[in-house]
Amino acid sequence: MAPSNSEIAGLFDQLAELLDIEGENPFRVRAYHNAARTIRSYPKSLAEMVAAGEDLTELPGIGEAIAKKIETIVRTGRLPQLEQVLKRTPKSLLELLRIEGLGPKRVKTLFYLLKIKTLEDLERAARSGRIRELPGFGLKTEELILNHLQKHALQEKRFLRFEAESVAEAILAHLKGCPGLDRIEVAGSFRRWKETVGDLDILATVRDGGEVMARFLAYEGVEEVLSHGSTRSSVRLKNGLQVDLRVVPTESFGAALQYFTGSKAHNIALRTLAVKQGLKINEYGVFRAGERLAGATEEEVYASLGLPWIAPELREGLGEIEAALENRLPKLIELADLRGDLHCHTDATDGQDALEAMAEAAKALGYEYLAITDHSKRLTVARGLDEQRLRRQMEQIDALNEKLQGIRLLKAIEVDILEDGSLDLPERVLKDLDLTVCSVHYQFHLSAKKQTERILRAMDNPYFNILAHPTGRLINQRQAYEIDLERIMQGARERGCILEINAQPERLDLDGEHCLMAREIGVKLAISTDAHSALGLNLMRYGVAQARRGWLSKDQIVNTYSLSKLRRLLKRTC
DNA sequence: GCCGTTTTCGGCCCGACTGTTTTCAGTCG
Ligand SMILES: Nc1nc2c(ncn2[C@H]2C[C@H](O)[C@@H](COP(=O)(O)OP(=O)(O)OP(=O)(O)O)O2)c(=O)[nH]1
Ligand SMILES: [Mg+2]
Ligand SMILES: [Mg+2]
Ligand SMILES: [Zn+2]
Repeated sequence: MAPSNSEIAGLFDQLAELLDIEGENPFRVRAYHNAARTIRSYPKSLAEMVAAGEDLTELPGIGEAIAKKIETIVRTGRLPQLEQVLKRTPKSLLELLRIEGLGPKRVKTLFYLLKIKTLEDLERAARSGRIRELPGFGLKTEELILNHLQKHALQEKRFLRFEAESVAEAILAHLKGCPGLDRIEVAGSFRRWKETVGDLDILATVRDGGEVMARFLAYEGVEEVLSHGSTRSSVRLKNGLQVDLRVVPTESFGAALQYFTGSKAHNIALRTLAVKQGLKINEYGVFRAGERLAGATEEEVYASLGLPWIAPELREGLGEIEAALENRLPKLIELADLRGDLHCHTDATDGQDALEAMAEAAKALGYEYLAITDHSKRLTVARGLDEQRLRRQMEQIDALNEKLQGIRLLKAIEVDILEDGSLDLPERVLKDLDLTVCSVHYQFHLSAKKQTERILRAMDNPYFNILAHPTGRLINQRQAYEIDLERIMQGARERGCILEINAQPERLDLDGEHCLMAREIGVKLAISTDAHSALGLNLMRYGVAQARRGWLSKDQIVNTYSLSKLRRLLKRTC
């Protein structure tokens, strides 16, 4: 089985971290990390590119040496350089790196001077007081390590952005109205709309001193203060989430927001460009020979480098700065571009609200249309619809459409894809619908080849329109099933089928990286909430964000189309 | 290890906080 891009990337990240511990040139270490990032998000399979004899040094951050290593990985499944390093430096040291306060230098010291390889070794050494004796360590560090080992398991996981959102709102509410406070924004991965966040990064600006920092530390949700200074503090909340607050003067708002939004790779790329232009960027502004040129707004910061403002969702260090320089940033899709939602449930199956309530909610959102897609009969736990019940719902929708003003309900179904690739309802009823959303809801453990063929076979059905949550993953809960997404996307494009960006915060399926692939292939997508209540229709912004992270414009998203244009697209048969 | 209309060699982002240090290294953002 050919290695996936993310597996290849994982090998380079591992190599980088181990070399870092060994004290290798940090720029070489960074080069491996950079390559890993490029590889992980690259929209085409590197294994296939190698097989086709393509030149990998075309990719940013990949030169002769790394290209050769990738070829070796693809051909043999192994990276000999990594195996060499592992003979000297055990893999278990990477667990030690995860402990806060332990970086490559200290892990190296622990390993070389005390032969500490594992978390257990570390705990023993700390308990017997041997850590504090080491050069560069002390009593405080030893205590920090012991303290951390006790709760290590607890704080590994990243929070869903959606979960972090309400936490952020509470903290902002706590800080607002504080004397001296001017502006306050959530930055970091939260602002870039990553699906999960490692922490919350909050930026505040103050006019003169003020009490913002003290007020932050006094927040009732704070479990532990990890560090505090006059411009930056970090805390851990009772729920386990870390929060960083950065405070700068108001005239630095733009520069600080740019800095704190990141990503780290984007910042480094931007600052490197500045250096080339004889400028310096930090969180206080843009400077030429000590003179401050910009910093009040983000636009100003980017403009001082000759760049247009770059949307936070694009700031992942994946070529956005080069694109900005050449004026080929995409015009990203926006929430306001959407004219309807093509996947939702009612109380006929596992939804909470009735048809009419769903219609009213969609209308309130300014939509032109809403597709009603209850489950099909195989999904018995959701009381899925059989042909008869579906026909009855279709009649209800017809009647309701007579009555409704300003919103059109579409007759549809979320129909199960059966194991043999057939659909769970007969064509004689599917043909009378406006559209179908088709889903894999069982038999997740097929081989990639079988799962892919199952779905492609389903797409051969002329009434197949949209493939719902194409990978089936649930963030922090369930892996994606094995599938060849590139083939699925190509197959969908050829057949005139559509893939879904499911906006449920724990799904986000397709995700931003998949969207990059969809952009490359040119397959059409639908952004859908899969709402199980009227309120659930509001989560569209999560799906839009993934599309934006995938550099997508509205022309590739079918639910930005007018109803008549959409209908033409959905009609695969003449 | 990568990269280049300034360079094919010699650079590679920049600053805050902590603890251990006796002037700054390490880690983190
Ligand atoms: N210039 C610069 N900025 C950095 C560096 N590390 C972090 N930052 C900035 C950019 C990050 O987005 C921001 C917040 O740092 P975090 O560690 O919280 O990262 P981020 O929020 O991007 O991801 P996360 O989901 O928290 O893991 O700080 C760095 O090494 N250099
Ligand atoms: Mg963060
Ligand atoms: Mg942070
Ligand atoms: Zn659904």
